Amino acid sequence: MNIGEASAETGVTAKSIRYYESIDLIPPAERSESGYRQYSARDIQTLHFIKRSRGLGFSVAEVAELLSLYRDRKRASGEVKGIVETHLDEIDQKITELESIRTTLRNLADRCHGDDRPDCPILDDLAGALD
Amino acid sequence: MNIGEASAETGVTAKSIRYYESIDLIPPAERSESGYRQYSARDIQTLHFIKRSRGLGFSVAEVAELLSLYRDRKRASGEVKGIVETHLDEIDQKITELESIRTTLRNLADRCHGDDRPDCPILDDLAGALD
DNA sequence: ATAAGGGTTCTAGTTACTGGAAGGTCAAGG
DNA sequence: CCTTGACCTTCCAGTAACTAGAACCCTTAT
Repeated sequence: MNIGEASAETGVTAKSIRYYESIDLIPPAERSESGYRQYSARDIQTLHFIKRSRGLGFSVAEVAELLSLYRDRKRASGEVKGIVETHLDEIDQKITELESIRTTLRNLADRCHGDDRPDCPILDDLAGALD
Repeated sequence: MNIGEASAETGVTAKSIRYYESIDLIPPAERSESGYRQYSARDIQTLHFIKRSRGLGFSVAEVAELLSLYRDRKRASGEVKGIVETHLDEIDQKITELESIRTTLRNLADRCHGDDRPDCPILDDLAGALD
C-alpha cells in the first residue's frame, strides 16, 4: 500500500505522513524498488492512532509519548492518564478563557449600533475608555 | 519615552513592539539622536489598543483592521461590529469543539485505573478499539 | 575608567503543517 | 512504442506571532 492509499485510508494527508516520518513520529516507511513508501496494516493502525490523538488536541510531542506508551506492553496506565489529565486541565483553562472573551465581546457587540454611524462602544473599549 | 518604558507602561514586550513595527502594525517610531525609539502618549495609546485587542483573541491582521477603523473618524460602526461578530462565531466554534473533546477525554480518563497496571481504555480508544 | 542596564540589528527557532517546483514511476490507450 | 495522467520522490519556502540569543552601541553612576 503506497502513501496515497494510506492517506485515503486514514485521513492523514500524504504531506503529513511524510512530515511525521521526517520528525521521527513514525519510523521510516519501507520502500518499493522504485522508492515508493509502502505501508503495512500496522502502519495504518499507527496513523489512525495519530489522527485520533491529534483530533483530540494532543500536540505531536504528546502523541509521541502516547504512541510510545501504546507500544510498551509494560506501561503503567497512570502515565497515560497523567498525560490526559494534564491535557484536560489545559482544555479547561482554554474554555474558561474563551468564555470570558465571549462574554466581553458579546456585551460590546450588543451595545454597538452596527450601522453607518461612526459611534462605536467596541472601539471605545479597545481604546481603553472606562466606559 | 523609550521602548523599555513604553513596554512597562503597556505590558507589551519591547520585542513585540519592535515586531509590530517590523510588520507595519504600528508606524516606525521616532528616534532619539542615538537611535533609540521614542514613544509619545499617542503611541502608548495605540499599544494599549493592540494589547487589549490581542487579549480578546483578535489576530494581528484583525487588530490592524480595528486600528484603522479606530483612526477613521468616518468609519461605519457596522464594520467594527462585523469583525467582532465574525470573531465571536469563531470563538463559539472553538468552545464547542473543546467541550466535545473535554467530554470524550473526561470519559476515557474516568474509565482508566491510572495505576501501575498496563490495561488502559484510553489507549484502546486511541488505537481505534470500538470499546 | 568601568560596569550595569538600557538600547540596536540580525538570524534562527518555535508548531504543525501546506504549497509548489522539478523530476522519477506506473498503468492504460492509441 | 510512446504518450498521457495520476501517482510518487525530494527539497525549499511560507504560515502566525512572536521569542531567544548573539554582537554591538549608549547612558548613567560610581
